[in-house]
Amino acid sequence: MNPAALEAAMPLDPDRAAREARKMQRSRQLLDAAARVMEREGSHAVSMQAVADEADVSVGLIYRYFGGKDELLLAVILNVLEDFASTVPAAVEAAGDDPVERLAAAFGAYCRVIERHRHATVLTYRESKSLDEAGRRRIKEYEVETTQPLVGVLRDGIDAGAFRPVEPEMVAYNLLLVAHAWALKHWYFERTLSFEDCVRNQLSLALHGLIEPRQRRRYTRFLEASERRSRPSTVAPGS
Amino acid sequence: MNPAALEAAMPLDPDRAAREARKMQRSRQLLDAAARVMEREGSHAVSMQAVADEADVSVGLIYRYFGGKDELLLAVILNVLEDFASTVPAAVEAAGDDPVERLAAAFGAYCRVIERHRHATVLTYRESKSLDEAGRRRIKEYEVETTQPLVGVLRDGIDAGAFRPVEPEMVAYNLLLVAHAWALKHWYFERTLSFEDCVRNQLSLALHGLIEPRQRRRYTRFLEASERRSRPSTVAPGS
Amino acid sequence: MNPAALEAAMPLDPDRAAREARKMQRSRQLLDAAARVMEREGSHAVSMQAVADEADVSVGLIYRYFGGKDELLLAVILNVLEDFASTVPAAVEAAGDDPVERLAAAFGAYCRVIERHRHATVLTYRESKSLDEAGRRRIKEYEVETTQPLVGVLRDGIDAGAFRPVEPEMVAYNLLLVAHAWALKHWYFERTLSFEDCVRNQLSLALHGLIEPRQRRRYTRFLEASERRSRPSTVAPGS
Amino acid sequence: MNPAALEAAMPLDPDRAAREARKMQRSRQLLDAAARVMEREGSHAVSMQAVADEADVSVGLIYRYFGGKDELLLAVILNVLEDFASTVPAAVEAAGDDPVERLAAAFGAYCRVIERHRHATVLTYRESKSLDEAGRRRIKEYEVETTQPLVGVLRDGIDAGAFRPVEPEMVAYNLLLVAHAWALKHWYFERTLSFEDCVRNQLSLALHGLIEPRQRRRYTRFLEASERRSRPSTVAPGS
DNA sequence: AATGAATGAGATTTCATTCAT
DNA sequence: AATGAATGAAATCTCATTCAT
Repeated sequence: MNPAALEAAMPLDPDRAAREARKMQRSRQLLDAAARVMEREGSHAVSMQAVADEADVSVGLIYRYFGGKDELLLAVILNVLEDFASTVPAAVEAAGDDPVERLAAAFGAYCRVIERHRHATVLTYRESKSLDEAGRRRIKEYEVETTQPLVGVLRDGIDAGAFRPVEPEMVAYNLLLVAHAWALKHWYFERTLSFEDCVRNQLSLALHGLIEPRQRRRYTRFLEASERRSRPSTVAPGS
Repeated sequence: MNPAALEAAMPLDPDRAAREARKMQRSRQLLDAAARVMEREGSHAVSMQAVADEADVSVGLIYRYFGGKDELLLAVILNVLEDFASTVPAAVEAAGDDPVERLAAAFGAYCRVIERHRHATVLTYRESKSLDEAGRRRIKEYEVETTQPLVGVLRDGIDAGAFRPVEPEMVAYNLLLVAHAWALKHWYFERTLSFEDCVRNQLSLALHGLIEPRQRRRYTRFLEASERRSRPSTVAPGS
Repeated sequence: MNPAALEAAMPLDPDRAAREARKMQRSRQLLDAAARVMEREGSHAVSMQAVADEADVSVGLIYRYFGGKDELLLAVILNVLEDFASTVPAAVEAAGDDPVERLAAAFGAYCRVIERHRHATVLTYRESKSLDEAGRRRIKEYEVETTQPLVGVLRDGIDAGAFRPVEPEMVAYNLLLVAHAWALKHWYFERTLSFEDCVRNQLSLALHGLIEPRQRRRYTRFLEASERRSRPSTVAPGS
Repeated sequence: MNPAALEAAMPLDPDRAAREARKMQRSRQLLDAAARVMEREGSHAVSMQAVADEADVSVGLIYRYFGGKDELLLAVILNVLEDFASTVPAAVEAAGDDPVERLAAAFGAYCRVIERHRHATVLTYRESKSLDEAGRRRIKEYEVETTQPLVGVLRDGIDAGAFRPVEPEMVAYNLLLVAHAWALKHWYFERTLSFEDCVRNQLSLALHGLIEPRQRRRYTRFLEASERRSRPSTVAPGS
């Protein structure tokens, strides 16, 4: 009652603000802990107890901040998607005006976010049961949204004559897929490629299909990453 | 070995043969039921009871045919992989000698198997926890194996000068990924594309990046599927 | 009907006799198999399937000869008790007239039966739950019956003045217990004693408490087995 | 160790202490309930549900305190053995210096512990399957340990010339066996004997075999319990 | 705000028993 | 007489969620 009275007296109550801040901090702490265990163990294997232990709090507390396990899982996934939303556009902006440079920057940023949350990315592919229809839809919509920077870059590039006249949505989604592949099929790619090589390679392959034939010469440095490395010499001397 | 020798010695043991046949049939019935529920509900959500109900048998019976839930899940997944192993090579052989035709046939066959087991394909991406290391390795190895026809076709095509000198393993795996995409991101692609269009499109995109520039003219029919359909007229008059 | 008519015609039907014989043989085969697995694995661990496998027949067949698992278990136990009933009295008869000799023979025979069915003996101590009241009573009564030869020998020995005037029933039951001990606490006794030594030892201990003091000298050979072996008897005379 | 050090450092953590206390109390409650049902029904027959019902808690709770059924069973058995370990030595100490008095006290104490946990004692004889090798060994070792007071008393008595020079280990184990008999063969002994009579009787029988002949006269009160009560001893001399 | 003991539904697995062939 | 596929009840164990403190 005393606090309530205070609040009534001054609407810009620092108490409330502090409380809000603590709440956010707690949320973040729990979210991070959840992400950590889920990424370590694999989502379904993770019990609420495990999350609580990881965060060094009691199980009960989690329920004060998240409605239940589903909500927590959803929050973990959305957290990754938020990283896309904030990282990719920034990278594109920083990349200058050249369409290919911009695409390379966007794709690279995308891949790096995935590398950062490699295991959590896989979670997206396992959500089906746990999440309810609403949660699933939200994730899907958000995911589509995260491809918008790529779509924009592609569209601009087509209009500028740098790219062939492809369907930007489809190509963007394909880029998202091969980026996810680093997480989904990590066991396969890590056999032969480092993360950076994989990104370069995939980008090169994609650009080969995208760039207007007569523009190719300008982007050789992007394009040759996917050439077979075992027979490199025959090309180099001639050029 | 021993049984085979016995059978050879006395070819007529109709009893044993009939029993084997019935056993196979039951296995298949249970496998199908399992696949059906798993595809419908999503693997982890599926209890043995649910499988039993779907197959209209008792829970106990499943354990006569499969060692446990893991083994059943593994069997469902391997079943899909076996379909690849038998369908794709046949399609390649039937396709003639042209490298691009062969690649198109292989990719198309691959996609059609996925379409046939769309949901079961998704299971492969969720096996993580349930399966033990042995099972997981088996699946991975088998999956890599199923890309071998694509690798072969690519290699031949490169040697024949039809494709650019890419890394065949990597490109094959990328093709596998975009084929899987039809299952993994079905909710996205089905918005704008039919299955056949999607296959054509993906193939076209890939071929644009693969075919040697001076060979392009010969494969126009494969290549134009990924051109933007919204502005079709500008292309037509020229040709 | 035809067979029935035949039976009516000649009451000493060889067919029926043969059938009875086969039935007995089967029963025995199944019983032996059951005893073997139970003795090997330990009763509750034993499934009907295991018994069937051991006997190389189908599960179903067991139910034709025994009402169920309980009945089978009961039969296995009774089988051991029958061995007592037929072995012990014979050994006593073969032992001559001396009470101590007779007791030694009876106890030795008892112990040897237990050694023969060591694990099955333990079963008797685990029947509790599985068997119904009727079965349990039957076993108990039969067990008491198997001590009768010992009781008889003791009573005669008391009347003949060879044994002290103890309660024969109680002493007989104690002898049964230490005989069972070889099965129940085999892990303990086998550390330090062979079967034969154990029997001799136990007999010696018991006789020390039983034989009339003034008769002792006559039975030295039975009595010294339990003397401490570390201090050879040569010490005694001196004191 | 660590906790102990901590407690020493800050002796006042009433919270933790209270929690520990409550935990102990619960453990004890569950253990008692388990013992009660197991003693009533017979160990294998006992489901976790039954234990939970008996203790008036939920099944899940038992798993908070005991790792599983095995661990619970083990705890029940160890609980009995702990009673031996604390009761028997105390009884021996309280018995004075006379070897026979001490043996009588030890055996009596042993028997009373068994009477207190009559049914739980039987469990020891049924543990075989359920318990793992480690648990079984632990029980065996503990059981052997509980005979040490008897062994000590016997050894001292032999050295003092009160007992014949027997193997103390073997005789001690035999005493343990006849003590267990009250539990194992309760249905038999209770027909004719009260608990106290049974103890006296068994002790008398054992002492007859143990006490040095020329010491007998001093211990008549222990020795005559096993004389036949039906024919009063006054008759014997005449015959 | 925070704890963690307690709940109880539900999942996997086993196995005695039946019954059509 | 014999088989063994099929059943289904029961047992163990896990874990999301609640609630008294």
